[in-house]
Amino acid sequence: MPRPRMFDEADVIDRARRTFAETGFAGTSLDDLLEATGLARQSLYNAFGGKKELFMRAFLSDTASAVDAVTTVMRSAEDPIARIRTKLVSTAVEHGAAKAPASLFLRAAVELSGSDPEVASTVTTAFDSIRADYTACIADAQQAGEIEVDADAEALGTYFCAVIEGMSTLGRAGVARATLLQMGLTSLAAVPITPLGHERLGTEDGDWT
Amino acid sequence: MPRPRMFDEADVIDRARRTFAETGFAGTSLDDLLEATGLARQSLYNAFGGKKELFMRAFLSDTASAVDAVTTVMRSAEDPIARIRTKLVSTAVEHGAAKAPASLFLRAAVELSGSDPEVASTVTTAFDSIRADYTACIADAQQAGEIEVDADAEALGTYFCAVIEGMSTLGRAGVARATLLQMGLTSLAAVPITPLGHERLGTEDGDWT
DNA sequence: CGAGTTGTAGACTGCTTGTTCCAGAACCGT
DNA sequence: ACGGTTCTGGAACAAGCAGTCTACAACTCG
Repeated sequence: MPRPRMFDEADVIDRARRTFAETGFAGTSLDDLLEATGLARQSLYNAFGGKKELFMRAFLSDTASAVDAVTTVMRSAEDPIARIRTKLVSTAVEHGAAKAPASLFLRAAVELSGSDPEVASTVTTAFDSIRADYTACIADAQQAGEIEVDADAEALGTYFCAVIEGMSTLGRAGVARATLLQMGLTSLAAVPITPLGHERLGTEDGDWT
Repeated sequence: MPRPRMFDEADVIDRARRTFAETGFAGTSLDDLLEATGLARQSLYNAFGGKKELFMRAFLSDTASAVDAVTTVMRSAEDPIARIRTKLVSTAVEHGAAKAPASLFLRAAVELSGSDPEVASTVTTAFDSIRADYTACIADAQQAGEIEVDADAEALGTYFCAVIEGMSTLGRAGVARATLLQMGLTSLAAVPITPLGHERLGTEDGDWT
């Protein structure tokens, strides 16, 4: 019976996500959002409730896909160590572009974790999930004999969280792609790789200018 | 001849710095600043020019002291490797507190680097300086025979930038001190320490709850 | 085809924002 | 003590803000 919407909800959320990621929550006005999404004022309020609610939708969506991206790579069919290297490289490539699309997850974590409990708990949950994925991947590598069995898989998992978050932050701050890539590849040296692991990995890095 | 000021300029900047670090540039109103600094409206405009100018003063000051803190540790009399470990540990301790004071440098980098060229270039310059300090420290360690001479000192320097920035970001996002400390200590494993280095470092970590 | 429901568009409302203006108070060197 | 200069505090300002209200348009189902 009702008149059908002239917009796609998922598309609106995605545009809002990009806008919020670019200028932050406090720095984005409702008019900015209307322009970015093409919605009319009232449509936005009918469909989402308000600025904060739309932000949370965008933020949760971005967080979910960020977590998902890690999970997908960490459970792929590649060699366990190669999965982590893939993630490091892709992080450098994504966040090292000249006009790299900002990550709302990172922005919200820095801007709002301190003041908004819901954002804070979402960030914490996402972080735990990502950490577990890395840890599981390291454990896989240990079982495959690619990493020394007496290494602390969980410590390495949390460690890679820090490295990748650091790369994202620095990328946002303007650090070049090649520098980020160097960071990522250097971080792999903290992993005690067995002779078998080295053999399986082969010689690394292509040309990532 | 003129009436003397009733406030200390450096003190005002420091209070402004804390306020901006807590709530960001866009999220901090002039009234917030007046309350935090105790200044009257007109006094703030007379002395600093406006919100943006006061922010830049606070931002530049915070950046300078962040750089300085790194330089001080990296050129201290400690063993080169111990300097880096000290920096890692202190980062974990500072940013891992329950109500850790936020770093304006990090916030500004994430919030404004993308839109404000002056902030961006300041961040870049500071980053290069910090990176150089780490690199020089690694080179020191190589000369002292604590790190393998064929290691890439610059790669390790940039790498520690990423690790420490990642720890800061995650600390801000709510990660616990112990977890940050684990990240920091794990990151040291990426350094190819010589037998002599191991001997000099001795057995590590105290109790950092 | 028409009645009912929902989306849309834009004017509108308080409120907050950053900034300026103005009158008076406080201080210093003479 | 006084004149000149600066600081101070509050009122005033225009612009921008998130959110609301109302009239109209569009679509579906009976």
